[in-house]
Amino acid sequence: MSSLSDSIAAALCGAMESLGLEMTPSLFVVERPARLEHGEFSTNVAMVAAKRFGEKPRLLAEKICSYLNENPLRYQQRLEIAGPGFINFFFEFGYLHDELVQVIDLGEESFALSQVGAGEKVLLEFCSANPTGPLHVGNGWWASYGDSLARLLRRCSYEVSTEYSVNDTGGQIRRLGESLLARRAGREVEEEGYQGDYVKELAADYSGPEVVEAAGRWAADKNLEIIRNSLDKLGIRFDVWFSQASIEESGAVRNVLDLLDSKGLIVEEDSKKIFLSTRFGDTRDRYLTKAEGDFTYLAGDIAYHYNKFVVRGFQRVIDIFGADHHGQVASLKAAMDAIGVGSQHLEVILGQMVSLLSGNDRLKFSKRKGNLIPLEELVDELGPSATRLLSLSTSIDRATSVDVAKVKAQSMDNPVYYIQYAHARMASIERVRDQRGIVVPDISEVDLSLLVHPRELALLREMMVFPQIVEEAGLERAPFKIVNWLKEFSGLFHSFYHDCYVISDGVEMELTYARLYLVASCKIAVRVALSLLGVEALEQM
RNA sequence: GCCCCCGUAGCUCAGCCGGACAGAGCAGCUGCCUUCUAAGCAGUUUGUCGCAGGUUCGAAUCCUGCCGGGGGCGCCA
Repeated sequence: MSSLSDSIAAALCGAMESLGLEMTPSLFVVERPARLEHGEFSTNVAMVAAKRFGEKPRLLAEKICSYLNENPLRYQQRLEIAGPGFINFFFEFGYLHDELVQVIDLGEESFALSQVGAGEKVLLEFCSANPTGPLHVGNGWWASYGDSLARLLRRCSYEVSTEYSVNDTGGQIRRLGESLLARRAGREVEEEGYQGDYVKELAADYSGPEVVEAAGRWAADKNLEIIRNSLDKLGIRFDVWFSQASIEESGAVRNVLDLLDSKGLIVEEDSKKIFLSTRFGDTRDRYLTKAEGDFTYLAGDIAYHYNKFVVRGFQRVIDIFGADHHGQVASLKAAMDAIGVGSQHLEVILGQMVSLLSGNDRLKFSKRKGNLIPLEELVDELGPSATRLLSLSTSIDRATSVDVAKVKAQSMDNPVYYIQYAHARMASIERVRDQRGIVVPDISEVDLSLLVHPRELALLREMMVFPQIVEEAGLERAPFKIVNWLKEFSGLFHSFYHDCYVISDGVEMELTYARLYLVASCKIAVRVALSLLGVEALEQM
């Protein structure tokens, strides 16, 4: 989508060049000022350049303006120099009407489609909760984030594969098996075991042998089924469910250790292998094998990431972990450098802790104690859309607290209804259009210049910004920026809906046509945004 | 001791690759349903942007130090 702000930036570079000063668009900004009095767009180029070339900012601004006045942009009305040296651009509304036509032409498929990803092959791993119990609300929080990020990255032309890593090996599974067998025998589960009631339920169904490993594997499979169902209810489906056991069984761990060894990066101590990760910036060296000869978690993880990058050929790997996995980041990155993959291709996003409140009680998570709120419980009460939007409303690197009781009782605390209601109103207008048999002429026959009401203009301005928001949210891995835009845009639509009737005896048919196109374009934008979040667009409420 | 995240209105949070008087929602108060859905709109109240320095024409935003909260620093996973 050709954006006016890009054209402005280009024109500014041209102006600078005519003054014999070289600037590139990345050095300055062209943005929408917070206040309308400051024009449709504004730039700090004169101030930036002034510093760079030792000129006076306002003087430079004047030179730039006189150039632009001689070589005006389309729809350019006037320029203004303000404050310490801002240049403010005022445009005729025609540029907004042109944008509207573009949105209609592009449609839902192509509007706000960015090319920044350039087809890069990305593996996005998230959720990956151990199959030792059902998902809790915290798991769902980051799962929604991961799923939306995948949608966002695809919109930005990354080639994304989503993956859930199933940790179906090691001590946790053994402990799960022990807990299961204890419950089946009617014993209490020991302190380190899994004490949740779901283990009792599983135990009642288990008819396999009295073998810890077998029981553990069986229970893990059952749990995985439950997890899959919970995610399904949230509309989250993974491209790949990757078994950690398969890595170990294939000998890949052994191979990657050999690789490190061949580079002289492993030393042995009491028959245990140690990876010299401090050579790659880690704070200490790390064990790769345990006393009994088993591989450590890190060894398996390195092999897993070798598989992601080298075996499967992903150019970029994004892992989304809980902040409690912070400690493993440095070692894993060190390993990526060591095996020649390059740690800069591995992005680890740490989701900060979500603490849940219920009234005044702070609920602490512990899967082993079993006193967590199951994700399904929340989804069943709120529905998938509300649950997703709630968790996507805040930045991932911020610890948040959510009052479950409040959210359940008072759904108005959840902005999903505000947003969905805006979409439902758009749909409602179109229903009335059809009921009354209004046939809208082709957009080229419609006089869009009738759209000059402040509410209409505000909608158009905000809609125009959306493609940049998508790109920014993608690059920053920040789906919540889509939510923020959507809240803002929905608010503008509600105001428009209230002040500007689309179909009414008091509205000229020509204006009705123009407004119907405006509504259609808004619907496109909102539907794209909702689809990026995985939130349902309701036709009526 | 070291590492990561955070500290903005009564509450939950935006704004943070420096920009023009600091924002939203909720809560409170006041208006608005004979026209496309009042799950809405309009108005109104609220701030030592944790503290102290520094860089800058300009700092909530960048740097340093402190204070406070959360998470990490296993041969666990």
